[in-house]
Amino acid sequence: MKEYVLLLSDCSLFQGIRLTELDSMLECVGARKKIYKKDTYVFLAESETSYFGIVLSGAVIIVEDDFWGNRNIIERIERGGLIGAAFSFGGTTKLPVSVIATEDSEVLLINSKRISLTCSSVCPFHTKLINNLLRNMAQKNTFLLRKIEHLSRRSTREKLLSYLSSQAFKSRKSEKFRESGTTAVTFEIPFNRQELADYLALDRSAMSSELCRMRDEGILEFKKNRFTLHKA
Amino acid sequence: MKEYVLLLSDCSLFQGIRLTELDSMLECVGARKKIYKKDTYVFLAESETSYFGIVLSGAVIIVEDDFWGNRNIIERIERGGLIGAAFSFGGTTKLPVSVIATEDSEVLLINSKRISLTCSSVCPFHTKLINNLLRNMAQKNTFLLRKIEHLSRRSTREKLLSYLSSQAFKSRKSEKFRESGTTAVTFEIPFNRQELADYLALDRSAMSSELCRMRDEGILEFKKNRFTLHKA
DNA sequence: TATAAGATGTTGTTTTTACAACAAAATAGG
DNA sequence: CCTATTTTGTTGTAAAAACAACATCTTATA
Repeated sequence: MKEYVLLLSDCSLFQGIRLTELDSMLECVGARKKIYKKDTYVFLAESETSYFGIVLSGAVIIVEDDFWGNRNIIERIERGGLIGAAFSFGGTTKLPVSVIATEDSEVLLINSKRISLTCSSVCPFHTKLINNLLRNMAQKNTFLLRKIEHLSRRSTREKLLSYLSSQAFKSRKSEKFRESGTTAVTFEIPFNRQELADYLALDRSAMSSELCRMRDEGILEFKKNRFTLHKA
Repeated sequence: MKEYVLLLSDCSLFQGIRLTELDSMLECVGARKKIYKKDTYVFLAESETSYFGIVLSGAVIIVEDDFWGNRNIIERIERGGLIGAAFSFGGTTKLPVSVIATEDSEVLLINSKRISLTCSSVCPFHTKLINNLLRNMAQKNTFLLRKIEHLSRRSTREKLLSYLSSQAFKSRKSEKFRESGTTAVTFEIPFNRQELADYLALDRSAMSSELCRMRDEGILEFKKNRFTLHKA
């Protein structure tokens, strides 16, 4: 158990919980490590499970098969990420997605019922854990909502500006810029062009053209993944 | 207060809490009912509030309006649903969305601070309530993820099929159809054409054309908001 | 039932985007 | 430093979507 306790202490799920407490907590909620070979299912769509997982090593993909049998890869989750939490705590009886290991992976499985059903007075960490989960879900909701905001814009330019301005705002906030006196904000994005296009559901070349057009119009500047947005 | 306690006992937020307990709990958290006429704002974007709401009757939509008048309908929430919970419990100061009543509606407003501060260990219903909240957040999470899936599709047709097939799945599930022998699924959607276009970030007329084209190709049938999807 | 208001369908035009193919620049590795 | 590889930018064309304007169908109600 000890081997991955350090990794877990970085997870938002266990924020505010001491390493020593964490170990006994894992014991308390009956966490167990399981190994998945490459290309095997961690969770199978339509199956029922009350477990959620934390990826300890390797990586998994979340996939969904639609009405006609087309497969859509929703998300890739790596070391430290939660899988299936929204479903297990959402009381979803049948999983709408499958989770597949894309390489040999280790997953820590936790029964969500052991967390939500156990009386908080028995284990003093349960309250903390559930509050962390609640905050985690709320933050993820806000994150997803922001992505929806970007995706809902009708044009390439609007999508880009929606995304970039939110990133600019985020960096301003973290760098504690003053409101007044800033006519431009510089920040870095975590995507290259193709990834950004995929994130915003755009064509890469069309997006690239639009970026250059906006640069020519003096709206922004960029070099690689470092952008500068101009206010005026 | 008593008048809508019965309604609330149906709400997911108060699931597992007795009627008698619920009444005193509502008193404790200072819940108050407010009536909203059709097309009026329940919450206005950019405003600050520590309240979240429970829809007692009618229905509301969560919207994001941009500068040019494009409206994105993020979600439609009906009787029993929570509004603004992700923000109030996630600690968001300014609302990034507006909430509008789509028909005459009653909303029970509750100050989230009264819940998160008052009942940390004193109130015996606290654990139940937090667990219910967690489940609600998780479900919303799943919902938003699905919407992102729809919006990420590149073409009008793909967006429509993504949305409609998910609705088809949902209805199949609730009607407990057998896997074999079903070549078509009929279901109703909670949107008219304009609302569906707003939901999928599409132009109404273009969407209408695409729907008719798909009907001509035998992919689906529809009349008003009742759709039939064909597998073959 | 007649009428008005709203919802949905249709069509032609303009604008935008996707796509493809390639050029240029940046990067990594020997 | 050179070469191979990846990333980013550019351009023309085909396809798709937005837009506008109007026709048709529904619904509510006076």
